[in-house]
Formats: sequence, C-alpha cells, structure tokens
Amino acid sequence: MDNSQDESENDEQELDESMENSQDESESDEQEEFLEKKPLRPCTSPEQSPASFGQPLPKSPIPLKATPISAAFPMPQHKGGSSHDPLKETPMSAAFPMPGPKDEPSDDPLKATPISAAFPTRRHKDDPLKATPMSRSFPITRHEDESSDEDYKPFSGQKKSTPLKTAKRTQQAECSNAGNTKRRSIQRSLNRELAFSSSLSSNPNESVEEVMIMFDSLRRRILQLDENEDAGKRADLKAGSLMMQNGLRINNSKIIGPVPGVEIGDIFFFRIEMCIVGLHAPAMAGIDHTSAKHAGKDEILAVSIISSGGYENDDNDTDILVYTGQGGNSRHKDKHDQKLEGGNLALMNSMKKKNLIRVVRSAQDPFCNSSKVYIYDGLYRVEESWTEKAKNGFSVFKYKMRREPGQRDGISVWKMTEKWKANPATRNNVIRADISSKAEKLPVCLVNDVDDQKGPSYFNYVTGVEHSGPLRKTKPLQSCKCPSVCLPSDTNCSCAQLNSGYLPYSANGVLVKHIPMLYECSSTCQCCQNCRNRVTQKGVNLNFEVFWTGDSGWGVRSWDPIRAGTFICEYAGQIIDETNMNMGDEEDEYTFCTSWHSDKVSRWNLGAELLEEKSDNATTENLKKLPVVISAKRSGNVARFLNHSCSPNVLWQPVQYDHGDDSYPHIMFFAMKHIPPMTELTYDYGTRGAPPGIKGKFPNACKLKKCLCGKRGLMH
DNA sequence: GTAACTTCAATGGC
DNA sequence: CGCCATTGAAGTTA
Repeated sequence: MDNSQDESENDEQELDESMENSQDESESDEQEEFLEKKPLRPCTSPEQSPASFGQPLPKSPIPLKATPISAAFPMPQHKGGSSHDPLKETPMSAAFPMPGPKDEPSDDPLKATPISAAFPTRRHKDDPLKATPMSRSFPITRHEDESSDEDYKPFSGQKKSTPLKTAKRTQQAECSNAGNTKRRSIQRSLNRELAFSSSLSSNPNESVEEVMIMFDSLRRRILQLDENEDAGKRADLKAGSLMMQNGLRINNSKIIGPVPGVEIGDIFFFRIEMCIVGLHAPAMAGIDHTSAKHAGKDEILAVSIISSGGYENDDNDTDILVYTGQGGNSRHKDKHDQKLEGGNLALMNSMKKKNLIRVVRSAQDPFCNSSKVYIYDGLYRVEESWTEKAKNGFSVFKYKMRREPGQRDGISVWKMTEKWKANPATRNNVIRADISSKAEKLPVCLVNDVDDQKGPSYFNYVTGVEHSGPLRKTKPLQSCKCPSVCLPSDTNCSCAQLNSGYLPYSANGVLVKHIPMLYECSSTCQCCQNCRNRVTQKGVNLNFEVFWTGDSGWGVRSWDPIRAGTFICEYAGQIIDETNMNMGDEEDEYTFCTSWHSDKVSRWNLGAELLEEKSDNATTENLKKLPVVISAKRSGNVARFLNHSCSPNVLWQPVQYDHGDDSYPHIMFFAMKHIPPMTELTYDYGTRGAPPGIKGKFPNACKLKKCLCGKRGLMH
C-alpha cells in the first residue's frame, strides 16, 4: 500500500481552545462506595506509571479557559499560516465552558451520581483519603504530571491508602449476585478515584486506544451484569454515559481536520465510540459542526459527517460521496422540506470556505445483521450542493464531497476485502489459496504483495493441539445440566459458576473479561452445541491471510473487521512439557510459552473493574505462569505466524473444555480492540518486560521473532 | 416496527 | 452578561 502522506498538508487545521472541565466536581455519588474501593491495579507494577496516563485535558483544577488545546496535543500538522484563519478569531464553542459533565450541576444526578447532589462539591477537601481525586487534593503534584511521564510515585502512596474497607466491600458484593442487581444498575458509577488517577496517556494514539478499550470493557461488562434483568438494553449508551460523566473522553472540542490518535481506516461499532474519541460528537445527528453561539450563524462550519449508507453512490469511485442533508424526516412529526440551518447550513458554509471535513462511512457488520460498522475514511471537501426531491416528495439538500488526495486508503480497503470475501479468486498475489487444505472452515490464503518470496517452509497444518504425553486428570470435566443452552439467568449452571458466576462470553460471542482460566462447556455438559459457552471449541471463523511483511517475516491479518473480544484462533501445535524443553528441544520462533502479560493486557479489563462493586482479584494479577509450552514448528495453524508487538491488538486467554488438567489449557487468541480489515494481528510475546523473578526458565523463549513496534500500518 | 435512549446547541428565565 | 434549567433536534440500537 502506498503510505499515506501524513495529514500534514491539510490546511486549516485548527484546534480550539480546550474546554476545560476541571476534573473535580461533585462526583460523590455514594460516599461509602468510594471508601470501599480497592485499587484495582497494582500500584507497584513496574511498567504502569499512572503519570503516563495523565489525562490530557483536565490537567489543572483551574478552568483553563485560555489554554489552547494545542498545548496538550502538540499538532505537527498545524500550519504556521493558519494564524490568519478566521477560525482563530472566532472562537468556537469549545473555548467556552460548555455544559461539561464536571462542574455541572445540571448533570442529572439521578443518572449516575445519586447521592452527590446532596453534597456540596468540595466536601472531601478536609479528608483527602476520602477518595478525593488526586487532582483536587494535590493540584501541584497533578501539575507535575503534565511535564513528566515517569514520576508517578507520589501517587502510589495515596492510591494504596484506599482499600480500607475492602473486606466489607467484598463481602457485600458477594451476596449481591442475584438480589442486588437492581440496585447496582441504578447506582452504577465508576470508581472515580481510579478513573482519575489512571487517566489518559498524553500520546494521542495511546489515549484513543485507552478510551476505546475502556469503553468496550465497560460495555461488555454492563451487558453481562444487566443481562438477566429487564435493564439489559443499550449497554453502549450506559457505558458511553459513564465515560462522558467521568471525563473519560478525548479531543473534546470541535477540531477541523484530523483528530489526534484516530487514523484513517479505524473502525467503530457504536456512534458513542466516535463521540468519546472526538471523531464525531453528536450522539445521533449525522453532521457535526462548530457552534454558532460566538461565531455567528454564518460562520458555523461542518467538522465531520457520518454517512449512513443510504445515498452513497455505489460505483467504485470511493473518492466521491454524495451526502444528503439532515432534517425533515422525523418519524415523530410531520415531514417537511429540509431547512438551511444547523448541519445543512454548516455544510454550505464549508463549501464556501473549502474547509476539510472528516467523513465516516458505514457498512453492514458481517457478523451481526442488525448492526453497523463505522469506518473513518479521512478528509473530504464539499464541491457542490443542490436540492432535490426525495422519494417522500419533500426537498432535501445534497452535497457532493470529494476525498482529499494523498491520504491512505480508507473505505477502499473495506471494499477490496468485501470483494475478496465474495470471490477469493479476485485477490492478487496469491501463492496458495488455502494453506489449511480445508482444515479450517474458511480458506487461509497465503499472499505476497511485496516481493517474490515464495512462502514459509513446510509445516503440517493442524487446527488444534496434540499432546505428546498423557495428561494428569487433576479434576473432572465440567458438566452442566442446562437444557438446550446455558443462560445467564440460570444460577445453577455449573459452568458459569466455574467462571466466577458469569458466562464468559456475551450473547454475540465476544469475550467479556480476560480471566485466569476460562471454562467452556464440555462434551459432558447437557447443553447443545449452540450454547454460547462454546466459542473457541468451534474453531476459527475469520477470513485470514498469511502475508509476507517484507522485513518481519510472515504475518497474519484478516479480511474481516474484528470487534474487540472476538475469538481469533487457537495456538495450535504440539504440546511440549517444560521439562522436555530443558532437554534439547530447542525453543524457536514457533514456540509458545505463557509469559507475564503485558500491561496492556491487564488494562483490558480496566473498564469492567472500575465499574465494579466487587474488587475482583481473580484477574490478571493472579495469573500464574503455566507449564504448557506449545511448539508449532512441525505442525500448527495461522497462530504460528502471529508476530510480536509491544502495541498488540490480540491477547491470549487460557481456555479449558476437553480435559481436566489446568496446567495445559488451550491457548486462545482474542481481539483486544476493534481491528480493521487488513491490519496485522499481533500479540505481546511478553516475558521481556516481566518483573524480575517471574520470567520463568526461558527468559528469551518467546522473544525470538522481531518486534514490529514502530512500524504500525503495513496496510493500515 | 417500535420504544427507549443520547448529546449538544439553543433558548428562556433569573 | 452569566448562570442555570429546559427544550428541541438529530438518529441508533435492540
């Protein structure tokens, strides 16, 4: 792929001044909730420095009306000449305090902070231990983290001082499984202290990733918690609201041009996700624009649009989009002609001013008929506009938009993969159509777009693990008595009980949380094969290709968009005992051994944990190194081609379903985040970053392949 | 097909 | 004008 010119040639980049919500506020919902929170992340983790997650926006308790956001996000693409940009003299809404979630009494207290309203904002002041956000009680320290990414120690003492009442809390939580769910769903709120102290990275890419991961973690967990009650709807909105109310969002101002940390081709599964990363603010409206309040109506400019798909021209010209204006089509009111106001007016103004507008296109989610995927397709400008009669007889605005040249591929990658999926023969540069020789349900294509390298050396394609010796049956196989399928409401399901009381997958099959050991239903369970607790045992469901990366050997990517939590594949191969390895069986680039999980993996659950009433220490913290070692040298599957990255998009999860020896679980890979089609799949081989003492016997065993870090984006 | 829901900007009252 | 509470507009999701 041609590499995208960075967005540096976009003119008119303009950042508003940051609107500031001083992070504090009356988040006091439930004082005692605070007290009982336990820090969920070990403060001592060597790689996790809270300061490195310093929240970019709310740095100071003082409202930063005058601080340009560019200070927080230095933008290289900001052109010098833009100081004459009219936008600069016409401050947009964001420069002024908006009804932010923070100092905002109007924030409906009932929504998330039921008790807070009863207390004046600063009541914690006299008692810093009472869960006062660091930013408030220690403004100076807080300030420090603006400049330093390393100095986090000042916080750790404070953070540690909170688990005062953990015991009581846990107790309380334990009995809450069935009966208290109602209460929980009403009073749900984040553990704010943690939310604050683990705030976001100053690196835009990382903070976008962080917010996205936290959102979906929250969302999956809320879905899981709410599933057996009536409230089990719209977990996306609930998770989104929590994020918003806690200031866990970024690029919180109207930005014209690229949004830091969001790249062309990035995919989203909910509107609210685009809102919390600042790509497109309105929860519903398709046109996002600057505010008229201070600039005047004639000055409002469109900053981004979402094309829901109905009106796209469907020829192959992915550079042109004909977009329909908004309004006039309400289901609740009489239909009428669209008016030249709001978003429609903004687009019209943008046509005159020729400013860049972000375009998000949508597509059908191939794995879920009822939902959409949103693809950020980069910057466009409005070229023409006209009105025409819609089918219902009323007139609508039309805007012809042209994609700015020189950007990396966006929707065109999507269209390409769709074509390949429909007919794999249309894929060029194929070396072998299916290296699995039909062992997988879907063909695994071998391709080389780079040079004439002909393929990896021979191996036997297998879809599972082969045990070289007998397993110790340390416990009986799980066997639940659920009729038909296991359901979250069935508290008697013994498989759910093994997974700390919950079914580990959502109804659509995504992993809710990373857990030390996941028990799927087994052959002795009475439930059927359609039971949702049988995900990985049913095998791979993605259209993979093994491709030549050029300088990092062979890699794996998918033609499908992959939602966070989706099962990717097993690490197949021959199981070797650790002891065998000592004797001669050399570990090589095709050896998998369990290792310390990267910090990113332990953060994967963070949203779910911040949510929780329960200090769930059955998380990554107690993961032990397992003796299982798998060699995929002679036989294996696509997993043997997964490369390492320090910024991985895949994690591994031990899963049990066919035997009782927990030392030798299946190693199953899941998506850590939403992965656009044609993005290389990588996981963190671990080990190297592990604290001393837990490296195990083979400190380098898993580090034999090259690190891809820093070379993000072969295709994407 | 319909109900339930969100954010944000604008507006009106004080 | 500032502050606030309220309202209307926008469409998505299950």
